[in-house]
Amino acid sequence: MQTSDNSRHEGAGPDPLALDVRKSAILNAVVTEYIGSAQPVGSQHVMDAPGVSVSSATIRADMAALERDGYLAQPHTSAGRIPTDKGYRFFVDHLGGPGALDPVGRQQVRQFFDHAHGEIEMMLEKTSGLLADLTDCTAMVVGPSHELATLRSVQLVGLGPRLALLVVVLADGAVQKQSIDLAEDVDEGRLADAARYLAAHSLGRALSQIDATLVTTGDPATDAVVSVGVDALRHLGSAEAGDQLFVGGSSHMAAAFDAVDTVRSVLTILEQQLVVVTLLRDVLDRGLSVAIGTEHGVEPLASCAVVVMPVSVDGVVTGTIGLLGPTRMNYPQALAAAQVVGNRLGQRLSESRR
Amino acid sequence: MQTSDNSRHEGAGPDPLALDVRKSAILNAVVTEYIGSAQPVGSQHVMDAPGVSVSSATIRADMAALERDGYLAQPHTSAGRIPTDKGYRFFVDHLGGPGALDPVGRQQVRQFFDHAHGEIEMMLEKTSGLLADLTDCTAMVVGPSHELATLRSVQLVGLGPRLALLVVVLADGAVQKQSIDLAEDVDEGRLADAARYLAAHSLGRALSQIDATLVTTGDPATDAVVSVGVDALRHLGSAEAGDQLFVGGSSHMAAAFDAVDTVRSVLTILEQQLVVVTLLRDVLDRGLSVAIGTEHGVEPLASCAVVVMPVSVDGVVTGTIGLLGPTRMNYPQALAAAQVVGNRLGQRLSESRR
DNA sequence: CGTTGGCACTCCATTCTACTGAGTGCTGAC
DNA sequence: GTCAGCACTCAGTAGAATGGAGTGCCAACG
Repeated sequence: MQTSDNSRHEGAGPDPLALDVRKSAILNAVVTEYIGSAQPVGSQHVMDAPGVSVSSATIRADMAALERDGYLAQPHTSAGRIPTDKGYRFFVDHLGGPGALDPVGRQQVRQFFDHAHGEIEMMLEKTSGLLADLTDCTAMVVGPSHELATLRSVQLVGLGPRLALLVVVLADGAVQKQSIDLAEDVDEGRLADAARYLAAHSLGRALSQIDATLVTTGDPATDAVVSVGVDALRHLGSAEAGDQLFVGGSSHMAAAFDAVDTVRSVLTILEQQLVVVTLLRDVLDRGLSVAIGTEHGVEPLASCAVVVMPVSVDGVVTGTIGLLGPTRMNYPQALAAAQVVGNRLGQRLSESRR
Repeated sequence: MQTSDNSRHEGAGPDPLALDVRKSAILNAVVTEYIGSAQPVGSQHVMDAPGVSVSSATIRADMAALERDGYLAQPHTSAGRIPTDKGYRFFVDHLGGPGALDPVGRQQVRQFFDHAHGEIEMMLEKTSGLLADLTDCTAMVVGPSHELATLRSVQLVGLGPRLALLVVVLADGAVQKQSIDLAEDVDEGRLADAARYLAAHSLGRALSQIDATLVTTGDPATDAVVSVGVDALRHLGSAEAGDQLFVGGSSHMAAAFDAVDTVRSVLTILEQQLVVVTLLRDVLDRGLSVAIGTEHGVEPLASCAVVVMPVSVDGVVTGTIGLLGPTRMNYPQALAAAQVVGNRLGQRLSESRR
């Protein structure tokens, strides 16, 4: 029954990277074809594929074997084959290769980064749009974390009688703010004093390194302001304030599925920033660059695949970009786009902090 | 043929706020029913509606008249009637009333604003989520413009040899930044000097009131920095930097339509911030609070309706909230929700600047 | 032994038909 | 002006027939 020579009987054995060269070619053909057409592909079509020069009967036998091993599935008897998640996985890992961006896309990327200007948030937002355009997927960009960036400026601005704003500038150009409720009226002079002490206490450090040590200025009223200031700084450094997410091209999800229910559930997920960020981080932490179907734990995205790519700023991974598409997305293209854009973005961010 | 006593013959005459009391009741019933069921409604169903106590035959005659006058339409012969845009318009203007939020929603709003905290952007973002939840529509929130807010702080922070960041704090708590490329290396002292002069030039004014008058400090190098600083300030005051848009609940659009194409085109529009902001502003400028179907000029949204509501901070209209749904959205509910949330949001924003 | 052409079989998709039933428009009577 | 009655229309559903793409199996071939 089993025709291949790398012996393994029926059932889905562990076969780590087995598969006959011809079976690989056939799987490759099926995946490629299906990505393009979204239609089950039959043995006839596979015959035309390069690297496969056997009759359709032989292909059928191999496809049956591939189905037994879990790489392919049949929507119903006497239909063509569709890749399973495992099939896509093999395709991504052993076939398909890295793929290259088409010249048009390459040009688009170049142009984008040549003309990219303005503040970081704007750029990340636009980057998500670019990625979405390039890949016909939904793009997710998680802004670089500011954990390691050191404080360049700390300022307290009075906004009302008992209200002030703590404004912090980090070395990477990020500006964060935190409103502060004061126990009693504080005049500008005292605010400025407090800000000076806060600065002395924190400048040059990262937000996460601010300790709660009290600074004594000699004046108890000022001390009180400094104290809430320190609290505010530590709050900014905590996880709550971090991780901006930019999602672009969510409309592509409506083009990817024809079941409107699927679209809705996917969009619902995309609206939950925390879920998305966690998902991307999880995948990355597991050392993957692609998560297919149920490989990530988010059930409503079972018919989706995620491509993730770290963004390194000055050699340190701080940001993430992700692509979300149907499991039958164009993996080589998505990987190539994510890689190129990720690199350029990292470069760009590194430059801008010199 | 025409049964009503307020004489007007066939054809879609101007009839500004005509319509027989019974015809109104029938139209009301059709719209209400259709909003709930999304199914064409027939004369039988209208019979059950309150305020209509005539036989189905009479209702049929009236519905035929309503169709002739353009308030109703038939998907095909011998189907029930569906409201046209004109029908919805009449419903919104003369029927349906303001509507009230259900107690659950009211509770939700109260709870939200009681617990709302954190920075303004976060709050606006969450407000869009709240509105979307309340109405099953997609919610759009345009942040209050900072045109009128006066400058409370101007600061220049050096980030690199020839790179600085202009950080501006406005009286309403908004923080804006703009990176500045310097022609030559500038040390911290000179930056501080320049910032001081900038502050003297601009503090207490609104961003839009910054004029290009050069400030002479006596030192040409400092003057150069001040000059780019002024440019940057004016840039921040220009339209480009304004109008943050927060969109929440776009997944509801996938539930509203069963044609996946419609969903895609609507989502595509929602991704274009400028289009959305312009749309909302347009509708508001025309003095409308509801724009139905083609009343706003955006063709891909022809099957959608928009509800807009201004947000007043200290009595001045500065922000906008909008709801986007299918033309058969629940107008009374949407209007009520928009009104309540708009008011509370305005109050909240007014408070926070005291 | 792997490969191949042939063949019977399966079953989705399409088409056609018939039928149902919700809904209409009309008409004549009250 | 309203209403009951009636003939008519037509989307939607269900069932039967058809076509065709695709499969699995097998016997034969090099």
